[in-house]
Amino acid sequence: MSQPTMQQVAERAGVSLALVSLVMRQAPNVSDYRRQLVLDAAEQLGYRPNVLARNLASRQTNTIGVVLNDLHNPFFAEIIDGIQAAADEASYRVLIGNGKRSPSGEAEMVETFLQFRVDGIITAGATMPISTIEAAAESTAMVVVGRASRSQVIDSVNTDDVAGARLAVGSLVELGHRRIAHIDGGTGAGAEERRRGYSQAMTDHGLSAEIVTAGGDFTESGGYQAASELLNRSRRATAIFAANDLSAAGALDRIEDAGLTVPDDVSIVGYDNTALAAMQHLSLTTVNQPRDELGRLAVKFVLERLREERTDSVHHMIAPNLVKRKTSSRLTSGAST
Amino acid sequence: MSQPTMQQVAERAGVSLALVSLVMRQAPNVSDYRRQLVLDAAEQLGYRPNVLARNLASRQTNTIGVVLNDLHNPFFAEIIDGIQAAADEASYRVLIGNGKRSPSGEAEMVETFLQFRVDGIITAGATMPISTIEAAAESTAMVVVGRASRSQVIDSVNTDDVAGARLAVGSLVELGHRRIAHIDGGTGAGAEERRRGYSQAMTDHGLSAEIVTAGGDFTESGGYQAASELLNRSRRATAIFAANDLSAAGALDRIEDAGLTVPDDVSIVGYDNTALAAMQHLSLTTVNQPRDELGRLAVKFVLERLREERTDSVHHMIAPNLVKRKTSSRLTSGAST
DNA sequence: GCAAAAAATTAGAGCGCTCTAATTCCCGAT
DNA sequence: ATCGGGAATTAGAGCGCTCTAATTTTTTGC
Repeated sequence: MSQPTMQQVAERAGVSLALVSLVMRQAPNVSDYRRQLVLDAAEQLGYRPNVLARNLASRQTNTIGVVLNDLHNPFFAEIIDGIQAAADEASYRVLIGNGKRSPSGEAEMVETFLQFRVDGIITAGATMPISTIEAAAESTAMVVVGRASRSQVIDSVNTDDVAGARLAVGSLVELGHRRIAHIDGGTGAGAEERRRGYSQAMTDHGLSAEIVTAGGDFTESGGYQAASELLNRSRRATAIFAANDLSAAGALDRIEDAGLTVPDDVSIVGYDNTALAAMQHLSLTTVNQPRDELGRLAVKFVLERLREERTDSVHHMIAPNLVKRKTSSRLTSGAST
Repeated sequence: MSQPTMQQVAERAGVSLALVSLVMRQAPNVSDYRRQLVLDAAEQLGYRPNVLARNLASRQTNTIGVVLNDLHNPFFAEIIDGIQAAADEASYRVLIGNGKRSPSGEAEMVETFLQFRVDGIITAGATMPISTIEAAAESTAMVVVGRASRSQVIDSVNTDDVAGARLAVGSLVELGHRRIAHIDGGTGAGAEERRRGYSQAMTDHGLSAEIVTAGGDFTESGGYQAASELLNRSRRATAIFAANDLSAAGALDRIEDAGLTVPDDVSIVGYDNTALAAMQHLSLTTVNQPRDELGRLAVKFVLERLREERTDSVHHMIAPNLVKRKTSSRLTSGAST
């Protein structure tokens, strides 16, 4: 399985090793004649550059590593799309590492990428300690997506979850709802901001007396349970804002199990606009995070660091938007208990 | 951002470069005294091995590259779990590349991995030409998951989709159904096998006269449309076997839109056992592919090649199993038209 | 106490490439 | 013809590591 080397290409083309290197790097100042000679020889030999050697010598890999907290979460997959698109444009390659949903898994992947000497690392939804990330930032450009940070050495890109939550609550208020409950996301990423946005929005609309929160954990069953809790209250909520789509789906199940109808009896708004929410079967009204942009910005920040256009850290917030579907509707008189 | 090298560690520890190398590779025959000296020096310097240099010298990367056809497909994410578990056991690292759902995207990722000189490549759900894969197999161990192949140079791991389809149909027959229609997956991966399995099973049960197929394309909307077609027939099917979960969900929507009930009026069985199917809201009866095993086997085959325990190719089929949930039930007398 | 065997350590030659500096080539200007 | 200067090409020194072979140190047997 040994591969042809530049040396062999050079010999076959009858030129120097250095010239082959120049051709491979698309350098200018190579005569068309020689260039063709080299290209032909490489073609015949089936030559393929050895990135390891190239990078060892040039001290850069032209690669960005992306550490995903959880490969299963479609949310991250869509961030990758943006990352990949932006990286392609800058002709950087993207390698993905799976954090296996654990801080140590993430840290291992960061270490692997560091050992591979990637030019930059983007972590999405990282749960590892911020100190681990900062330590890594000493050797490479680091950008964190989907996690609030004030660090001086790493950049971050986030959705403004407080604004997103306000958007959700606002839309329900506009539909006439007043008893709007919240199923929160516990300690999950962004859960706290969404909770805060909910409270703020309720207060702003003069509904602070109606604030009701049930504990969820970003899972379907968590949403189901939280909805149970909510339904058992004497003054039943007419609308529920869930911290993510999955728990919204769980809540919806629970409500229908109780013989109530969505959205006629209870309106539901989720968060994330996952593929799940878009399914006709659910058709969930939800808050959309511009994932593509999230990814693109992350790459932009990495490149800025690499090109040394900037040395101080940047923390960017993107505004989310609401996607109205079928689980939210105007409050009907019959909906209140 | 320049990192400490082995040379620096050696100087600080007061030993030779070679000794540091031995310690880093956990080689035996190093005295505890020196080993500690080296370890301490490395620790103090924050030394991190340079994988590029190491691999250049040792001609191996201890890395397996996984090319995913589509990062968004949760099916692939679960195969990765198996791959990663098996790779961890063998202390190989796993790097993931996204094929962006296109043959050229896949081919590019294969090329990238080849340039990184990974020890082996696993492609999941590849749509690129088999010739591309075979060409890559000349320089590294290649295993294909989720795609039938008879190649002499690459290994493959697959679910027996014919058997899976038979399982689905068989379960419906057992529930008393006779008019069982199929929503197929067009030209998608495994679609043909599932179609064949459906036909075979129907024939085996003496139901060849009841064979009805509607064209789908593995999407929700495709399933919706196909179900429309099926509902318009004079003799309505009492059960539908869809080629994947997504199209099963679409069919379910269409059936409910028509005022019919699942499973009372029509039973539905999907394929893949995705997270979607497991959701309470859908609770889809479906055919499960043992993804974890698929991934583990793929790694096993790569390792066998690397260890040169085997030179001829292997094509492995795994038996799927049926997961009964709420969308399939015994045929009731009222269900037939 | 000494030679031989075993264990520990090291020198040094690569691995396949990039990159700087030096060299050669070629063309127009003198 | 001759020279200057820019373009094209090349030599050669690394990049940070591994690995074989050689050397040095320690242990063992008698």
